[in-house]
Amino acid sequence: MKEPNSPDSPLADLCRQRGLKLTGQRRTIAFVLSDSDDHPDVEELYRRAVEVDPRISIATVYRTVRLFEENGILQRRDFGGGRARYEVADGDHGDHYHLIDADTGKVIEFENTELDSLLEGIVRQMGYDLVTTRLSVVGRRKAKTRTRD
Amino acid sequence: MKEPNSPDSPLADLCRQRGLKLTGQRRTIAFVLSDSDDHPDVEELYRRAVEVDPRISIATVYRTVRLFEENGILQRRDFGGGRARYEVADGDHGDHYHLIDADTGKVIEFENTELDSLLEGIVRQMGYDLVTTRLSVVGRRKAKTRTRD
DNA sequence: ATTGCAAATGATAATCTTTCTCATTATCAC
DNA sequence: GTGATAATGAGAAAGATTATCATTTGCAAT
Repeated sequence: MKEPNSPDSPLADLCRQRGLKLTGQRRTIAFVLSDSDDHPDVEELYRRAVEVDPRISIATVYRTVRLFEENGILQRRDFGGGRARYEVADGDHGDHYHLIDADTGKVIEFENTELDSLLEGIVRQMGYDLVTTRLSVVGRRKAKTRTRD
Repeated sequence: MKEPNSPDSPLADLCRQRGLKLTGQRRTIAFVLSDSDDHPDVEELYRRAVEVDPRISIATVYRTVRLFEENGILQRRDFGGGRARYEVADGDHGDHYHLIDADTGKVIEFENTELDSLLEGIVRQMGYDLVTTRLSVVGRRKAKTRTRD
């Protein structure tokens, strides 16, 4: 058993900060998410959560992921493929963006402050405050410059 | 009955250009799409298509929309809400982007050449050729400058 | 620490969107 | 016009997500 003061994951702390009841399952899912630096779908999150606590239900993963999204802890992404994928939400500063390899489907993250401020400016000029940016560029790997064969 | 030389919709022509068999249903769906300047989902497209030709099936709408997407005639969009939405694909020049009102869900289109070239450049620097850009910024209508109440 | 209550969970049914199946029909080249 | 081939319609099936409801749990007040 853990002692009451054992350190929680960053996301579990966020969860508490938002006034959400911190159940064992939420603690587990928060830990799994804090531990992930990719973009898992619910099925994959469930798989990882079960490794930590085998008596967790996939229904709870769906519920928790939705709850976390509503509270700005998670962001839902759609990279095609029919299932939603999730990642920890960015802070207030700069969002990050995704480049998707057209052939392999691989997701590559990138940041760009020039892009941040350009978008910010465009949206402001249209009379809005920017809340979130969802940007994925699909690209195809360039042929090498010295393609001779 | 239409004469064989009756003018087809721009999308129907595109359809023929791509070597796709131009059936009555595809002609209808192409017409409906050419006629739409919003972002209908399949259900909505089906509704509009039935007004033109009542004996069309929703399965065919699903099939056609997928076919058109695979052939670069349509682009699939995800604005949340669980269902895919479609719009006519942009030409080779500049993509267009979407601003989504956080409160109403309303979709506002915009273009920006500076954004076009910035993205192009970023992707190139990462070693890729840009294929498509999927960008939606979620924004909240700014409070008026003279908010006093 | 114990109690009580509101909220969360598990298991599964239900829903919703999209794809598949297969018998029938239509397209297009000849 | 004919025929081979592909497209369609109607409904079943699949896949992802949400709802249901009896049971369990977290947490605040005692």
